[in-house]
Amino acid sequence: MPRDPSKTRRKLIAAADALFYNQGIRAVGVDAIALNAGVTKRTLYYHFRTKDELIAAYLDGRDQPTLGRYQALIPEAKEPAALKVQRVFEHLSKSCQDRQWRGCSFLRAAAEFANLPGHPTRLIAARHKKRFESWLENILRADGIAGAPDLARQIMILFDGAVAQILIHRDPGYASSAAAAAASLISSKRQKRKSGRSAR
Amino acid sequence: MPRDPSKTRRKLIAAADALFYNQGIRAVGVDAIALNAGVTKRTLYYHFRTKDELIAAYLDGRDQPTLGRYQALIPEAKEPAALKVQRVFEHLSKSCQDRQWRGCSFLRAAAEFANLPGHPTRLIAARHKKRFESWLENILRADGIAGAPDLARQIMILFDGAVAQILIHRDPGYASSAAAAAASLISSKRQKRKSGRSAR
DNA sequence: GTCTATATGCCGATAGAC
DNA sequence: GTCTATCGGCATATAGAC
Repeated sequence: MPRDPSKTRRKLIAAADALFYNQGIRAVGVDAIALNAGVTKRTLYYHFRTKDELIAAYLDGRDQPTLGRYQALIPEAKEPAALKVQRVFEHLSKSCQDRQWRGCSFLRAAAEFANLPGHPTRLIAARHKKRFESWLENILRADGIAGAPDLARQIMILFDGAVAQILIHRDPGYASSAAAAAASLISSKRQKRKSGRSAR
Repeated sequence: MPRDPSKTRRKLIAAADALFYNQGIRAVGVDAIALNAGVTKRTLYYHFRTKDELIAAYLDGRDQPTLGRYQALIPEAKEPAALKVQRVFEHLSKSCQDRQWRGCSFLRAAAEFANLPGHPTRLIAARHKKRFESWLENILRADGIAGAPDLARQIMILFDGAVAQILIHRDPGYASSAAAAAASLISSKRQKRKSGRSAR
């Protein structure tokens, strides 16, 4: 009946997204997803060959929007990298206080499928984290910071580490601690700027 | 037939440990655990009222040994804290290269039960991480480092962040990056030592 | 493309014998 | 304390009608 053949598909992914992110992937059955999408299980299996395929579509659908929310925080190009990175941690600090926050969907998916290195989910999760790290690296390089790749890795570690601690303790304070650590690491590196008049 | 009534219980926990850590908690059924322990499901339910109770026993059984392995790395009290912390990250770097390594059981359990804040698993995971953080704090304070609580939190964040990244990318290099970041943070703090002749 | 109905097996948990 | 046997339900996935 619907004119757009992909509308049902999108509804299924939306239902899967809500349930998977809230409860975990293995904890949710296809019955619940079909019910939540307002279709039958048979229709779900018309649009997705297996549950794994739906899982992959769920995670893939989160890749760009997740990174995009962080990219939207820092539209200006001329700010110091340190300030931009602080905004990233501030955003984490706010969003983790949402009652619906359940940590990082990519990390949680990788944790659920820790024994399946070739699972589609693992590839999507790894790709997403690499994209995030590369984005951080670009921010640092745009500010002429030496050793941007190493520093981007360390900030990435601080970010996911903070997410993990907040998930465990339900304490947003870990976002501030991570932010302070990132600021300290960046200011250490700034003393070794490649080019730049203010190399202290 | 066995004289020690708790022997079966221990076998069940050992079987659960191997399966839960390797595959994830929700991915493993009680049938598989009973089979692996060499008893029937009915016996499992004689020793544990529910699967949740077995899960709790599994995680609880990992608490002290996990922390103990790190404590065993640094028996001497007179070393600089920075060196002790490096040993912690070096141990991670080595152990994560084991083919059976699947990241942190506590973090993965918390991720699986992200929507159940009151679940026994969550309490045990939070308690373990707090113990680890307190242990780090003691190491720092023993070396007279100012702001030990904040710094211990940051090292904790770096540690779990590295674990997360390694789990996702299967790249032990993140342990080295985290170690370097920790060293940098500690050396920044050392310039503000409480007491100490070498306060620069 | 979506439906009703079903296949097949595993899920956590239990009854009752010994 | 451990067994055999089984409960009702839910898991992923499919057959075939419309």
